[in-house]
Amino acid sequence: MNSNLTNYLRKYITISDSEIELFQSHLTTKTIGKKEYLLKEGKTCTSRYFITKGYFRHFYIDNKSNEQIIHFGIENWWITDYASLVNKTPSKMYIQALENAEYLELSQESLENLYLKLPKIERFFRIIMEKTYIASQQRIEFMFSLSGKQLYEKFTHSNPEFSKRVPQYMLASYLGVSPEFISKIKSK
Amino acid sequence: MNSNLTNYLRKYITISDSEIELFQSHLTTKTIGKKEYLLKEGKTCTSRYFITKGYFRHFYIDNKSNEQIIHFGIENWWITDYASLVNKTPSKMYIQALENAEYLELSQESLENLYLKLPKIERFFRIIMEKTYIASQQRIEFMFSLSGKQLYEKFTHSNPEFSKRVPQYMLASYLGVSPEFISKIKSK
DNA sequence: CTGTTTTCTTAATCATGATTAAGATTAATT
DNA sequence: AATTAATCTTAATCATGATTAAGAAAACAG
Repeated sequence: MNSNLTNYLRKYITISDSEIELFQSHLTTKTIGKKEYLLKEGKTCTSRYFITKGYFRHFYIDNKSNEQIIHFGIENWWITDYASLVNKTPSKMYIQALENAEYLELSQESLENLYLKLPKIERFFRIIMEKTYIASQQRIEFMFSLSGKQLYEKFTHSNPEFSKRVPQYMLASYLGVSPEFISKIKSK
Repeated sequence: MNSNLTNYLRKYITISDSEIELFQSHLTTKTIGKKEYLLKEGKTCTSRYFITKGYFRHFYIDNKSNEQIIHFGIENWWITDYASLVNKTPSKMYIQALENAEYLELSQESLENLYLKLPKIERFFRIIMEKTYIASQQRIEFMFSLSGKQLYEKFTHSNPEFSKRVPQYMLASYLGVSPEFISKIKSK
Protein backbone atom coordinates (compact mmCIF):
# COMPACT_ATOMS: atom_id res chain seq x y z
CA MET A 1 0.00 0.00 0.00
CA ASN A 2 1.58 3.25 -1.18
CA SER A 3 1.73 5.54 1.85
CA ASN A 4 2.04 8.76 -0.16
CA LEU A 5 -1.12 7.92 -1.99
CA THR A 6 -2.86 6.95 1.26
CA ASN A 7 -2.01 10.28 2.84
CA TYR A 8 -3.08 12.07 -0.29
CA LEU A 9 -6.49 10.34 -0.34
CA ARG A 10 -7.06 10.97 3.36
CA LYS A 11 -6.33 14.65 2.89
CA TYR A 12 -9.60 14.91 0.96
CA ILE A 13 -11.89 12.03 1.88
CA THR A 14 -12.56 9.59 4.75
CA ILE A 15 -11.56 6.15 3.52
CA SER A 16 -10.86 2.83 5.26
CA ASP A 17 -7.77 0.67 4.73
CA SER A 18 -9.78 -1.92 2.84
CA GLU A 19 -11.27 0.73 0.55
CA ILE A 20 -7.78 2.03 -0.14
CA GLU A 21 -6.79 -1.51 -1.06
CA LEU A 22 -9.69 -1.66 -3.48
CA PHE A 23 -8.55 1.62 -5.01
CA GLN A 24 -4.97 0.37 -5.10
CA SER A 25 -6.10 -2.78 -6.96
CA HIS A 26 -7.17 -0.57 -9.87
CA LEU A 27 -3.69 0.95 -10.14
CA THR A 28 -0.64 -0.45 -11.91
CA THR A 29 2.86 0.45 -10.75
CA LYS A 30 5.18 1.30 -13.64
CA THR A 31 8.58 2.77 -14.38
CA ILE A 32 9.76 4.87 -17.29
CA GLY A 33 13.19 6.02 -18.45
CA LYS A 34 14.41 9.57 -18.83
CA LYS A 35 13.19 11.20 -22.07
CA GLU A 36 10.57 8.51 -22.67
CA TYR A 37 6.94 9.48 -23.25
CA LEU A 38 3.73 8.69 -21.36
CA LEU A 39 1.77 10.35 -24.15
CA LYS A 40 2.48 11.64 -27.63
CA GLU A 41 0.54 13.83 -30.02
CA GLY A 42 -2.09 11.94 -32.00
CA LYS A 43 -2.61 9.22 -29.37
CA THR A 44 -5.77 9.30 -27.27
CA CYS A 45 -4.96 9.53 -23.57
CA THR A 46 -6.73 6.75 -21.65
CA SER A 47 -5.18 6.97 -18.17
CA ARG A 48 -4.35 9.24 -15.30
CA TYR A 49 -0.87 8.90 -13.80
CA PHE A 50 0.05 9.44 -10.14
CA ILE A 51 3.76 10.26 -10.01
CA THR A 52 5.69 8.56 -7.21
CA LYS A 53 9.25 9.36 -8.32
CA GLY A 54 10.86 11.71 -10.80
CA TYR A 55 9.25 14.48 -12.77
CA PHE A 56 7.59 15.05 -16.11
CA ARG A 57 6.85 17.83 -18.53
CA HIS A 58 3.53 18.23 -20.31
CA PHE A 59 3.91 20.18 -23.53
CA TYR A 60 2.63 20.76 -27.05
CA ILE A 61 4.23 21.92 -30.26
CA ASP A 62 2.89 25.40 -31.03
CA ASN A 63 2.35 27.07 -34.41
CA LYS A 64 5.99 28.28 -34.41
CA SER A 65 7.24 24.70 -33.75
CA ASN A 66 8.28 25.53 -30.18
CA GLU A 67 7.73 23.04 -27.43
CA GLN A 68 5.37 24.97 -25.17
CA ILE A 69 5.33 23.49 -21.66
CA ILE A 70 1.96 23.85 -19.97
CA HIS A 71 2.72 21.91 -16.77
CA PHE A 72 5.35 20.09 -14.85
CA GLY A 73 4.32 16.87 -13.14
CA ILE A 74 6.03 16.22 -9.85
CA GLU A 75 5.92 13.60 -7.10
CA ASN A 76 2.51 13.04 -5.51
CA TRP A 77 0.64 14.80 -8.30
CA TRP A 78 -1.63 13.48 -10.98
CA ILE A 79 -0.71 14.07 -14.59
CA THR A 80 -2.86 13.42 -17.67
CA ASP A 81 -4.27 15.23 -20.67
CA TYR A 82 -7.82 15.89 -19.49
CA ALA A 83 -8.98 17.21 -22.88
CA SER A 84 -8.06 13.93 -24.58
CA LEU A 85 -9.04 11.71 -21.63
CA VAL A 86 -12.48 13.20 -21.00
CA ASN A 87 -13.48 13.82 -24.62
CA LYS A 88 -11.81 10.60 -25.84
CA THR A 89 -10.17 12.49 -28.69
CA PRO A 90 -6.58 12.34 -30.01
CA SER A 91 -4.22 14.42 -27.91
CA LYS A 92 -2.24 17.46 -29.09
CA MET A 93 0.05 16.92 -26.10
CA TYR A 94 3.24 15.16 -25.10
CA ILE A 95 3.98 13.96 -21.57
CA GLN A 96 7.66 13.14 -21.13
CA ALA A 97 9.74 11.89 -18.19
CA LEU A 98 12.60 14.26 -17.44
CA GLU A 99 14.28 11.77 -15.09
CA ASN A 100 13.96 8.03 -14.64
CA ALA A 101 10.58 7.90 -12.98
CA GLU A 102 7.95 5.74 -11.27
CA TYR A 103 4.22 6.19 -11.38
CA LEU A 104 0.87 4.54 -10.76
CA GLU A 105 -1.38 4.20 -13.77
CA LEU A 106 -5.16 4.49 -13.38
CA SER A 107 -6.96 3.77 -16.63
CA GLN A 108 -10.17 5.66 -17.31
CA GLU A 109 -11.93 2.34 -17.78
CA SER A 110 -10.86 1.14 -14.32
CA LEU A 111 -11.82 4.46 -12.81
CA GLU A 112 -15.31 4.31 -14.28
CA ASN A 113 -15.80 0.88 -12.71
CA LEU A 114 -14.39 2.15 -9.47
CA TYR A 115 -16.80 5.11 -9.37
CA LEU A 116 -19.64 2.56 -9.28
CA LYS A 117 -18.06 0.33 -6.61
CA LEU A 118 -16.77 3.15 -4.43
CA PRO A 119 -18.69 6.40 -4.97
CA LYS A 120 -16.45 8.31 -2.58
CA ILE A 121 -13.77 8.12 -5.29
CA GLU A 122 -16.04 10.28 -7.37
CA ARG A 123 -15.99 12.76 -4.50
CA PHE A 124 -12.21 12.52 -4.34
CA PHE A 125 -11.79 13.37 -8.02
CA ARG A 126 -14.45 16.08 -7.80
CA ILE A 127 -12.33 17.71 -5.11
CA ILE A 128 -9.08 17.16 -7.04
CA MET A 129 -10.63 18.82 -10.09
CA GLU A 130 -11.74 21.79 -8.01
CA LYS A 131 -8.21 22.24 -6.66
CA THR A 132 -6.71 21.77 -10.11
CA TYR A 133 -9.07 24.31 -11.62
CA ILE A 134 -8.35 26.85 -8.88
CA ALA A 135 -4.61 26.49 -9.59
CA SER A 136 -5.24 26.98 -13.30
CA GLN A 137 -7.25 30.14 -12.64
CA GLN A 138 -4.52 31.48 -10.43
CA ARG A 139 -1.99 30.86 -13.18
CA ILE A 140 -4.14 32.91 -15.57
CA GLU A 141 -4.26 35.72 -13.01
CA PHE A 142 -0.47 35.67 -12.67
CA MET A 143 -0.05 35.70 -16.45
CA PHE A 144 -2.25 38.79 -16.63
CA SER A 145 -0.81 40.67 -13.72
CA LEU A 146 2.90 39.92 -13.61
CA SER A 147 5.81 40.83 -15.87
CA GLY A 148 8.17 38.12 -17.13
CA LYS A 149 10.63 39.03 -14.41
CA GLN A 150 7.97 38.84 -11.70
CA LEU A 151 6.73 35.48 -13.02
CA TYR A 152 10.26 34.11 -12.84
CA GLU A 153 10.87 35.43 -9.35
CA LYS A 154 7.52 34.19 -8.06
CA PHE A 155 8.18 30.72 -9.47
CA THR A 156 11.74 30.36 -8.19
CA HIS A 157 10.80 31.65 -4.74
CA SER A 158 7.79 29.33 -4.50
CA ASN A 159 9.67 26.30 -5.86
CA PRO A 160 13.33 26.76 -4.96
CA GLU A 161 14.41 23.10 -5.22
CA PHE A 162 12.45 22.32 -8.32
CA SER A 163 13.82 25.44 -10.03
CA LYS A 164 17.32 24.04 -9.59
CA ARG A 165 16.38 20.61 -10.93
CA VAL A 166 14.76 21.76 -14.17
CA PRO A 167 16.72 23.20 -17.13
CA GLN A 168 16.30 26.95 -17.38
CA TYR A 169 15.02 26.85 -20.93
CA MET A 170 12.14 24.61 -19.82
CA LEU A 171 11.29 27.02 -17.04
CA ALA A 172 11.31 29.78 -19.66
CA SER A 173 8.88 27.79 -21.79
CA TYR A 174 6.55 27.16 -18.83
CA LEU A 175 6.57 30.86 -17.92
CA GLY A 176 6.06 31.97 -21.51
CA VAL A 177 9.33 33.92 -21.82
CA SER A 178 12.46 33.30 -23.89
CA PRO A 179 15.45 31.49 -22.34
CA GLU A 180 17.63 34.51 -23.17
CA PHE A 181 15.34 36.68 -21.11
CA ILE A 182 15.82 34.44 -18.06
CA SER A 183 19.58 34.81 -18.49
CA LYS A 184 19.14 38.56 -18.56
CA ILE A 185 17.06 38.53 -15.35
CA LYS A 186 19.66 36.44 -13.54
CA SER A 187 22.63 38.57 -14.63
CA LYS A 188 20.97 41.85 -13.62
CA MET B 1 -39.06 23.08 -13.16
CA ASN B 2 -36.48 25.05 -15.16
CA SER B 3 -36.17 23.33 -18.54
CA ASN B 4 -32.76 24.78 -19.38
CA LEU B 5 -31.37 23.38 -16.17
CA THR B 6 -33.08 20.04 -16.82
CA ASN B 7 -31.50 19.75 -20.25
CA TYR B 8 -28.17 20.80 -18.82
CA LEU B 9 -28.29 18.12 -16.10
CA ARG B 10 -29.35 15.41 -18.55
CA LYS B 11 -26.46 16.29 -20.84
CA TYR B 12 -24.14 14.86 -18.19
CA ILE B 13 -26.03 12.47 -15.92
CA THR B 14 -29.08 10.22 -15.94
CA ILE B 15 -31.60 11.74 -13.57
CA SER B 16 -35.34 11.25 -13.01
CA ASP B 17 -37.92 14.02 -12.85
CA SER B 18 -38.35 13.57 -9.11
CA GLU B 19 -34.60 13.76 -8.55
CA ILE B 20 -34.52 16.96 -10.59
CA GLU B 21 -37.25 18.28 -8.32
CA LEU B 22 -35.13 17.45 -5.29
CA PHE B 23 -32.21 19.30 -6.87
CA GLN B 24 -34.49 22.19 -7.77
CA SER B 25 -35.69 22.43 -4.15
CA HIS B 26 -32.13 23.34 -3.13
CA LEU B 27 -32.08 26.28 -5.55
CA THR B 28 -33.46 29.78 -5.06
CA THR B 29 -34.58 31.86 -8.04
CA LYS B 30 -33.37 35.46 -7.83
CA THR B 31 -33.08 38.61 -9.89
CA ILE B 32 -30.44 41.31 -9.87
CA GLY B 33 -30.23 44.74 -11.49
CA LYS B 34 -27.66 45.95 -13.98
CA LYS B 35 -24.35 46.95 -12.33
CA GLU B 36 -25.24 45.21 -9.06
CA TYR B 37 -22.88 42.68 -7.53
CA LEU B 38 -23.22 38.98 -6.71
CA LEU B 39 -19.84 39.12 -5.00
CA LYS B 40 -17.40 41.78 -3.90
CA GLU B 41 -13.78 41.68 -2.81
CA GLY B 42 -13.38 40.78 0.87
CA LYS B 43 -16.62 38.79 1.11
CA THR B 44 -16.40 34.99 1.26
CA CYS B 45 -18.30 33.41 -1.62
CA THR B 46 -20.79 30.84 -0.32
CA SER B 47 -22.86 29.97 -3.40
CA ARG B 48 -22.74 28.88 -7.00
CA TYR B 49 -25.01 30.74 -9.41
CA PHE B 50 -26.68 29.28 -12.49
CA ILE B 51 -27.44 32.14 -14.88
CA THR B 52 -30.85 31.98 -16.54
CA LYS B 53 -31.00 35.48 -18.04
CA GLY B 54 -28.51 38.30 -18.66
CA TYR B 55 -24.78 38.19 -18.33
CA PHE B 56 -22.08 38.89 -15.76
CA ARG B 57 -18.44 39.77 -15.54
CA HIS B 58 -16.05 38.19 -13.05
CA PHE B 59 -13.08 40.46 -12.39
CA TYR B 60 -10.47 41.56 -9.88
CA ILE B 61 -8.58 44.77 -9.32
CA ASP B 62 -4.94 44.18 -10.28
CA ASN B 63 -1.79 45.78 -8.87
CA LYS B 64 -2.15 48.67 -11.36
CA SER B 65 -5.77 49.28 -10.21
CA ASN B 66 -7.21 47.95 -13.48
CA GLU B 67 -10.32 45.86 -13.46
CA GLN B 68 -9.01 42.61 -14.94
CA ILE B 69 -11.87 40.45 -16.24
CA ILE B 70 -11.17 36.74 -15.92
CA HIS B 71 -14.54 35.41 -17.13
CA PHE B 72 -17.86 36.36 -18.51
CA GLY B 73 -20.88 34.50 -17.16
CA ILE B 74 -23.63 33.86 -19.69
CA GLU B 75 -26.98 32.10 -19.78
CA ASN B 76 -26.94 28.42 -18.81
CA TRP B 77 -23.51 28.62 -17.21
CA TRP B 78 -22.44 28.44 -13.60
CA ILE B 79 -20.58 31.37 -12.13
CA THR B 80 -18.83 31.52 -8.75
CA ASP B 81 -15.42 32.22 -7.25
CA TYR B 82 -14.16 28.66 -6.69
CA ALA B 83 -11.06 29.80 -4.79
CA SER B 84 -13.18 31.54 -2.18
CA LEU B 85 -16.02 28.99 -2.22
CA VAL B 86 -13.87 25.87 -1.87
CA ASN B 87 -11.27 27.25 0.54
CA LYS B 88 -13.85 29.31 2.45
CA THR B 89 -11.57 32.35 2.33
CA PRO B 90 -12.37 36.00 1.52
CA SER B 91 -12.58 36.63 -2.19
CA LYS B 92 -10.34 38.91 -4.24
CA MET B 93 -13.03 38.94 -6.90
CA TYR B 94 -16.08 40.86 -8.01
CA ILE B 95 -19.01 39.32 -9.88
CA GLN B 96 -21.22 41.97 -11.43
CA ALA B 97 -24.40 41.85 -13.55
CA LEU B 98 -23.93 43.70 -16.83
CA GLU B 99 -27.66 43.61 -17.61
CA ASN B 100 -30.74 43.06 -15.48
CA ALA B 101 -30.39 39.36 -14.84
CA GLU B 102 -31.98 36.23 -13.35
CA TYR B 103 -30.19 33.33 -11.76
CA LEU B 104 -30.59 30.28 -9.55
CA GLU B 105 -28.59 30.32 -6.34
CA LEU B 106 -27.16 27.07 -4.94
CA SER B 107 -25.50 27.59 -1.59
CA GLN B 108 -22.49 25.45 -0.76
CA GLU B 109 -24.26 24.35 2.41
CA SER B 110 -27.27 23.08 0.43
CA LEU B 111 -25.00 21.43 -2.07
CA GLU B 112 -23.13 19.54 0.64
CA ASN B 113 -26.44 18.19 1.93
CA LEU B 114 -27.50 17.35 -1.56
CA TYR B 115 -24.30 15.38 -2.23
CA LEU B 116 -25.33 13.07 0.61
CA LYS B 117 -28.95 12.71 -0.49
CA LEU B 118 -28.25 12.40 -4.20
CA PRO B 119 -24.70 11.22 -4.92
CA LYS B 120 -25.15 11.56 -8.67
CA ILE B 121 -24.99 15.32 -8.12
CA GLU B 122 -21.42 14.78 -7.01
CA ARG B 123 -20.85 13.07 -10.35
CA PHE B 124 -22.50 15.99 -12.11
CA PHE B 125 -20.23 18.56 -10.51
CA ARG B 126 -17.19 16.32 -11.02
CA ILE B 127 -17.97 16.38 -14.75
CA ILE B 128 -18.68 20.13 -14.75
CA MET B 129 -15.32 20.74 -13.07
CA GLU B 130 -13.54 18.60 -15.66
CA LYS B 131 -15.14 20.59 -18.48
CA THR B 132 -14.40 23.87 -16.74
CA TYR B 133 -10.78 22.92 -16.19
CA ILE B 134 -10.34 21.84 -19.81
CA ALA B 135 -11.66 25.24 -20.94
CA SER B 136 -9.27 26.98 -18.56
CA GLN B 137 -6.31 24.99 -19.94
CA GLN B 138 -7.31 25.83 -23.47
CA ARG B 139 -7.41 29.48 -22.58
CA ILE B 140 -3.84 29.24 -21.26
CA GLU B 141 -2.79 27.60 -24.53
CA PHE B 142 -4.37 30.40 -26.53
CA MET B 143 -2.70 33.03 -24.36
CA PHE B 144 0.66 31.39 -25.03
CA SER B 145 0.22 30.78 -28.74
CA LEU B 146 -1.77 33.67 -30.13
CA SER B 147 -1.02 37.36 -30.65
CA GLY B 148 -3.42 39.99 -29.34
CA LYS B 149 -4.91 40.32 -32.80
CA GLN B 150 -5.42 36.56 -33.12
CA LEU B 151 -7.00 36.37 -29.66
CA TYR B 152 -9.46 39.09 -30.64
CA GLU B 153 -10.33 37.45 -33.94
CA LYS B 154 -10.73 34.01 -32.42
CA PHE B 155 -13.04 35.39 -29.73
CA THR B 156 -15.24 37.47 -32.03
CA HIS B 157 -15.56 34.63 -34.55
CA SER B 158 -16.41 32.08 -31.86
CA ASN B 159 -18.85 34.40 -30.07
CA PRO B 160 -20.24 36.79 -32.68
CA GLU B 161 -23.43 37.80 -30.82
CA PHE B 162 -21.83 38.10 -27.43
CA SER B 163 -19.03 40.24 -28.90
CA LYS B 164 -21.64 42.77 -30.01
CA ARG B 165 -23.37 42.80 -26.64
CA VAL B 166 -20.30 43.48 -24.48
CA PRO B 167 -18.44 46.83 -24.40
CA GLN B 168 -15.17 46.66 -26.30
CA TYR B 169 -13.08 47.75 -23.37
CA MET B 170 -14.36 44.79 -21.37
CA LEU B 171 -13.46 42.43 -24.17
CA ALA B 172 -10.00 44.02 -24.19
CA SER B 173 -9.68 43.36 -20.47
CA TYR B 174 -10.75 39.74 -20.85
CA LEU B 175 -8.27 39.20 -23.68
CA GLY B 176 -5.45 40.96 -21.83
CA VAL B 177 -4.94 43.76 -24.36
CA SER B 178 -5.57 47.50 -24.18
CA PRO B 179 -8.85 48.97 -25.49
CA GLU B 180 -6.82 51.19 -27.84
CA PHE B 181 -5.28 48.11 -29.38
CA ILE B 182 -8.72 46.68 -30.20
CA SER B 183 -9.57 49.95 -31.94
CA LYS B 184 -6.39 49.62 -33.97
CA ILE B 185 -7.22 46.04 -34.99
CA LYS B 186 -10.70 47.02 -36.12
CA SER B 187 -9.55 50.06 -38.13
CA LYS B 188 -6.85 48.12 -39.98
C1' DC C 1 39.90 12.52 -19.99
C1' DT C 2 38.34 13.83 -24.58
C1' DG C 3 35.05 14.86 -27.81
C1' DT C 4 30.17 15.78 -28.38
C1' DT C 5 25.76 17.21 -27.14
C1' DT C 6 23.09 20.05 -24.11
C1' DT C 7 22.45 24.16 -21.78
C1' DC C 8 23.41 28.99 -20.74
C1' DT C 9 25.10 33.73 -21.66
C1' DT C 10 25.80 38.18 -23.94
C1' DA C 11 24.67 41.82 -26.93
C1' DA C 12 22.56 44.06 -30.86
C1' DT C 13 18.38 44.82 -33.27
C1' DC C 14 13.48 44.57 -33.76
C1' DA C 15 8.22 44.08 -32.99
C1' DT C 16 4.19 43.95 -30.39
C1' DG C 17 1.36 46.21 -28.06
C1' DA C 18 1.18 49.58 -23.69
C1' DT C 19 0.81 54.29 -22.39
C1' DT C 20 -0.44 58.93 -22.87
C1' DA C 21 -3.35 62.45 -24.33
C1' DA C 22 -6.75 64.37 -26.95
C1' DG C 23 -10.89 64.40 -29.29
C1' DA C 24 -15.12 62.13 -31.30
C1' DT C 25 -19.25 59.26 -30.85
C1' DT C 26 -22.80 57.11 -28.73
C1' DA C 27 -25.93 56.23 -24.96
C1' DA C 28 -28.33 57.46 -20.84
C1' DT C 29 -30.63 60.93 -17.93
C1' DT C 30 -33.10 65.28 -16.94
C1' DA D 1 -33.71 68.55 -26.75
C1' DA D 2 -29.87 69.40 -23.69
C1' DT D 3 -26.61 67.77 -20.63
C1' DT D 4 -23.77 64.40 -18.73
C1' DA D 5 -21.66 60.06 -18.66
C1' DA D 6 -19.86 56.11 -21.04
C1' DT D 7 -17.43 54.28 -24.79
C1' DC D 8 -14.48 54.38 -28.82
C1' DT D 9 -10.88 56.31 -31.93
C1' DT D 10 -6.48 58.22 -33.45
C1' DA D 11 -1.71 59.09 -33.25
C1' DA D 12 2.74 59.74 -31.07
C1' DT D 13 6.02 57.83 -27.99
C1' DC D 14 7.80 54.23 -25.17
C1' DA D 15 8.94 49.60 -22.88
C1' DT D 16 9.05 44.82 -22.51
C1' DG D 17 10.78 41.15 -24.01
C1' DA D 18 11.44 38.38 -28.75
C1' DT D 19 14.71 37.29 -32.20
C1' DT D 20 19.11 36.58 -34.07
C1' DA D 21 23.69 35.17 -33.81
C1' DA D 22 27.71 34.10 -31.56
C1' DG D 23 30.34 32.02 -28.22
C1' DA D 24 31.05 29.91 -23.42
C1' DA D 25 30.28 26.56 -20.04
C1' DA D 26 28.39 22.28 -18.27
C1' DA D 27 27.01 17.68 -18.62
C1' DC D 28 27.33 13.32 -20.76
C1' DA D 29 29.19 9.41 -23.32
C1' DG D 30 32.77 6.60 -25.21
